[in-house]
Amino acid sequence: MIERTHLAIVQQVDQLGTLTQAADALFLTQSALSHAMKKLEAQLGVKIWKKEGRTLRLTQAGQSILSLANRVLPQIEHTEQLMSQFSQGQRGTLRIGMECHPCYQWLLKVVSPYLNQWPNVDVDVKQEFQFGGMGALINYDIDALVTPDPLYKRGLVYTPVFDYELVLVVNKSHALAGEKFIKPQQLSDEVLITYPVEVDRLDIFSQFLMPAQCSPKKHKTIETTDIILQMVASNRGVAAMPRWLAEQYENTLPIASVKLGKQGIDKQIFIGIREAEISIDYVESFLKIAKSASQF
Amino acid sequence: MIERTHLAIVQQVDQLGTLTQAADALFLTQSALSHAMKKLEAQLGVKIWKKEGRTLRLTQAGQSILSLANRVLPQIEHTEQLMSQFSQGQRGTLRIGMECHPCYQWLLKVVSPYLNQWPNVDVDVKQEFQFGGMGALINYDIDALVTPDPLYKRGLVYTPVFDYELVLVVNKSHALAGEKFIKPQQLSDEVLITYPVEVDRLDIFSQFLMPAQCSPKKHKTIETTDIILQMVASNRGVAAMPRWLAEQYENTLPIASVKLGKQGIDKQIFIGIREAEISIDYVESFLKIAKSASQF
DNA sequence: TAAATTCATGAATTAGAGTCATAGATTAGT
DNA sequence: ACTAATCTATGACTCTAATTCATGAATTTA
Repeated sequence: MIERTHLAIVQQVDQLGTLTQAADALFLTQSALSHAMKKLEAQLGVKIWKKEGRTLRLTQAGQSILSLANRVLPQIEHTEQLMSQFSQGQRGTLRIGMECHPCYQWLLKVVSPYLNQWPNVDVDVKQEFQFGGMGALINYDIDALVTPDPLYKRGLVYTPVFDYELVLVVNKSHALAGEKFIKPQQLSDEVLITYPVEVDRLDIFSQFLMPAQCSPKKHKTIETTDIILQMVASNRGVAAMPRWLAEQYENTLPIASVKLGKQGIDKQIFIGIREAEISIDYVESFLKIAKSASQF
Repeated sequence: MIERTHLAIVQQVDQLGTLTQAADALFLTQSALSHAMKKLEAQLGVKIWKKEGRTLRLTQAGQSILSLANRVLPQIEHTEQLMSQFSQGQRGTLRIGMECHPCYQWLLKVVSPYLNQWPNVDVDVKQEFQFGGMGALINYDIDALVTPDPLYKRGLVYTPVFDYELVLVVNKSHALAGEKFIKPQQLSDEVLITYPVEVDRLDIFSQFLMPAQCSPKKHKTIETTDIILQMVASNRGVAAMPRWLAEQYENTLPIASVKLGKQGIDKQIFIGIREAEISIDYVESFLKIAKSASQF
């Protein structure tokens, strides 16, 4: 009854606004869509749109179908891509999800030997997820998830791939630059720069500031690591980064790293995959390379 | 390219074994399926089955399509059901997932007033999930999840609905029956009866025995609450239950409840739903009724 | 070795998806 | 206020492509 075309039509109408435009996008006539949907409505016994003026507004039933379309169509399309890759001798695409901004630099170091070893496997990296990275994994939107907090769920397996220490990066001439370690209170007069994600996903808050009920003087967010460190280098604030990442920049920028708290904050990064796919050779190999590439 | 029929064919062939049987199940001829799949194979440039003797075995490409089919077809079918309900004046079906065995009794008390208040909403209860209850929620396999551990994910919202104390249920004449509370060590000589789920999902283990590195003399599993309590009543073992549940049976069975540890074990039950659906009237109402029905 | 069952395939059939042409309704332009 | 432009809806026609029919080739069972 509900066919792929119906889903495509509902989706396109939602995105483009009118039947006519949707028809163009689908390389069909407006009449074709009208007929198709009318027939579907008759079969289901349900109206999908109600006409408001000369535009269409989804009914509740229609919304269910749109929701279905948005969930299902991408999956079908992805499988089709996969088929096209198979047909060209490609093995497939490994879709990697990142839930850990600074890990991006690390991932680059993993991906390049991986691509060499698997010339017929493609790699794609995604960073935005409707239900969080783990939801994306369950939903088959991605095939592997790089994350610092491995939320356990049946059907998923996490492998730890590397450990690092989270440190505070400050300007070389900054008052804190010489300290052995700093206390949460010492950030009260600082501008803290972070990636633009929810506060409770930032370790500097959840593991350092919030337990001590402190907060920085100001909290700014910036998308990219490079710019964040540029800001630190020009004394516009401080930031929390993996130590190994900060050290890479210490040669070129006037920055220094300081331990967070007496103990320091130690983090571990995991890769999560679907259990059923752990034995696929090119997936298994990714884990292996990820682990071995993490010796620095 | 990949149409619903193709998915249905692959799925049926996988379930029934042969093209011929699949054809019967789909009310088509074997020839039709053969032609259809041949055409698809040509379009995708990929073989879906390889012939072994006179049976078909899925290729790797075919397995991807099967996986797609198993993910996508149930969703389409569910939406169709929903449409059929809409067309009959029904509002929809609330599919409730349960990740908390003893809560079943509680749920019954919620569902019955709910069904009265919403005569045109159906309720369905599911208990088995491929990726855990939360995965089912994300995957649109269920619409609400009753669970003791609200794993937070973006796009999901949890509402606490009731608190209860987990207690040990023993036979009235049992040595422990008179105790004010018991220590983990005191279970070392007991037969412990639980529901058949992984040990780390059982609070009596994860919150009581394991922290003290204790274990019971023997661990038996039984599916249903009634039978578990019958076993306790005939002195065949002890079990952990919500206090309110145990109390319901204390009139009819010779059993008694004992506090677990000096503090007792307090639990909280949540209902999780997809954020986007929180404002649907009959979903919202379910939360409301669930909360109010929990005063006892 | 014959009978039964499997999938594959070419030719014929036919359902139904799509187009065309047009009407009716609403919005925008001047 | 009236015309032009832009929607969607619909009946009739076209023609693609899904399905059947009939049959063959291959494999398994009796």
